[in-house]
Amino acid sequence: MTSSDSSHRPPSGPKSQAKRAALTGRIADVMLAEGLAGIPLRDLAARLGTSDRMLLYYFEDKAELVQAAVAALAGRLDKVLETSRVSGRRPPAQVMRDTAAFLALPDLRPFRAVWADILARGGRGETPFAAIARAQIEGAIASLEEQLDLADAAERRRVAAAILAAIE
Amino acid sequence: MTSSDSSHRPPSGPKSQAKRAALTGRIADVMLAEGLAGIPLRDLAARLGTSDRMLLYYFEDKAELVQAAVAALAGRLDKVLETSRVSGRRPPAQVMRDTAAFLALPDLRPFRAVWADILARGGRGETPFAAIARAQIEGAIASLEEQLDLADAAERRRVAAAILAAIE
DNA sequence: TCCAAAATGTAGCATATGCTACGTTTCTAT
DNA sequence: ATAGAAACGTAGCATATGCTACATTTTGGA
Repeated sequence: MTSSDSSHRPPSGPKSQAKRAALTGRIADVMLAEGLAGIPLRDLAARLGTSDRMLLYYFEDKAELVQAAVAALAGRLDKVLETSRVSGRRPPAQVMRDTAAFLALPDLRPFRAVWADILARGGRGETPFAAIARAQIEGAIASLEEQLDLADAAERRRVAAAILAAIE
Repeated sequence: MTSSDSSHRPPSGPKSQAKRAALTGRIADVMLAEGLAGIPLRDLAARLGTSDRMLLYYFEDKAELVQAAVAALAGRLDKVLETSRVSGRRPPAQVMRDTAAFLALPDLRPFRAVWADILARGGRGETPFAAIARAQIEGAIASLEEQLDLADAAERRRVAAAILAAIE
């Protein structure tokens, strides 16, 4: 009795991990549907049929929750990317066209909204979005680098960053 | 003494109107620079070297303040549009290309950010952004309608809305 | 000069929100 | 069956934020 929960560190058992993962997915769903990252924990919990108390039971704090949800979204995006990926290294202009075309897909509309929201908040220094934005940008650049047929690594990185900036 | 301000209706004198307009412009500047519409009144006031008390002295409430600032931004955009406007009515595809090219101008980047923010918040039902978003969309459609060389008015409106949706 | 209106400061209220303390119930392993 | 862990509820705190009440200072016209 009185396990003194204290609501600190989230549970670490495998069962809990699974529930946490399921929750993360549903949170990601809400983010895609409602396009918001600044939603109050109480509202978010209500949509999920639970309580803010439970969200903070499975996640350390709101920042970690958002990070997990965004990571889940990034994972989904990667999966779509896998299937529609043009394989092999190509010249910069080609990579840029392909990427722009991919991001223009109607299915990705909600992703774009969330991505834009994160970048906006991150650019404004809001925690935890600054860190998330950096990570997302880093990942995007890495993905672009892999597709470029440039010999010099530094050059690859420069061009990848340029492509990303142009597309944004 | 004790003018019983009560902080309700903003002042209506011509001097006050001028000061209010100047304030509105500076608020619009902050929005362009920081790209935010959800900034707390205290923070916004601090950036302007005044107090939240003063903002609510010149504006009825935060909603009106935001509306005024967005209106100011829309006015600036219109001015840019005037100078770079392609005159006369053109076929839909042409209008769409022109509009897309115009919106892609690098100078308009901050405007796009604010516009996107407003649409996102409006789509989510947040006040006062829902109303502002509707007004902005209405204005954009009207502007597009004027440039279309279609005879039927209903058809013009339909096509204008379609162009806007495609560009968004 | 004098006074009313405009402008501004200070303090605080009501609500929202992230988070915590503390309790009870439910499950699970022995 | 029972003890301990896990899961969950309830209440509340601390802070942030929009906004108001009240007081004071500043200003412009008579």
